[in-house]
Amino acid sequence: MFKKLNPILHSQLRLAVISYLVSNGKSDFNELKEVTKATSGNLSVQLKKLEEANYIKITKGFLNNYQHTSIEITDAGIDAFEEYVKTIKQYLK
Amino acid sequence: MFKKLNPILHSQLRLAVISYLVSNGKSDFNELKEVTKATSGNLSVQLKKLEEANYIKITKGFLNNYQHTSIEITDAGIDAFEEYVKTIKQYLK
DNA sequence: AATATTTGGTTTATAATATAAACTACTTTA
DNA sequence: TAAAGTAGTTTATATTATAAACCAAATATT
Repeated sequence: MFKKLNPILHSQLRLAVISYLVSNGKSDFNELKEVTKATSGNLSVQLKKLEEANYIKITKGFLNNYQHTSIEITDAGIDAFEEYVKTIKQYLK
Repeated sequence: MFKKLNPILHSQLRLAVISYLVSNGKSDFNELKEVTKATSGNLSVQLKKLEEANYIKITKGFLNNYQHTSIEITDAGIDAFEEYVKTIKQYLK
C-alpha cells in the first residue's frame, strides 16, 4: 500500500538539492545555498550524505583565488530521484 | 524557489496515515497499523503528534469488549495535506 | 480456577537526523 | 597589518524515528 520512501531523499534539504540538480545538471555550493536558503553547515552535511550515497559528485577546486566546490548529479542520483517521485506520488492522492 | 514542507506531514509514517485518512475518512489503530506496516509504538507516537497538531481526532472506546481507538481526520488535517501536496509537487519536477 | 496467551495499546530508551553555532583557512580591502 | 569577507567544515544540540519493554484487560488452555 505505502511503499517506503528512500530516506536519503526524504529530507527537505536533500530533496531540494537533488531536485535542483535534476533540472540544472551542475551547480556549486553557493548557488545551492542560495536556492535552498540553507545554512552552510547544514548544506555541507547534507551534500556529504548525498555524495556518500553516490547521488552527487563533489569537486573541490579554485575560482578567482577562492576555493570553489562544484556539484553535479550522478546517474544513480537521477534514478533515485525518479524512483522517489514515483513512490511519493502514491501518497499524494 | 523551494517552499518549506510542513514538518508534521513530512514524515513517512505520518504522511501515510494522513494520506489514508484523506481517502478513507475514518479508520482505527489496527487498520492504520496494517496499512502502514508500522509498529504499535511508532504508530502510537505519531498519532499523538497528529492529534496535537489537530490534524486528526482520536476517540477511545470499546468494541466487542476490547479497547478500540478510532481515528478520523479533521478539516485542518485535510487542509494541511492539500497544502503539503501542492508544496512537494514543486520539488518533484 | 489458575495461568498462559492474545489484543490493544502506551511509555521509555536508544539510534538516527536535522540544524545552528562555532570554528578553520584563506583572500581582499581599508 | 588589522578588519572584514568568502567558502566552507566540524561539533554540539535539538528533534525525530524506532524498537523494546511494559501495562491492562479479555480470552483460551490445562
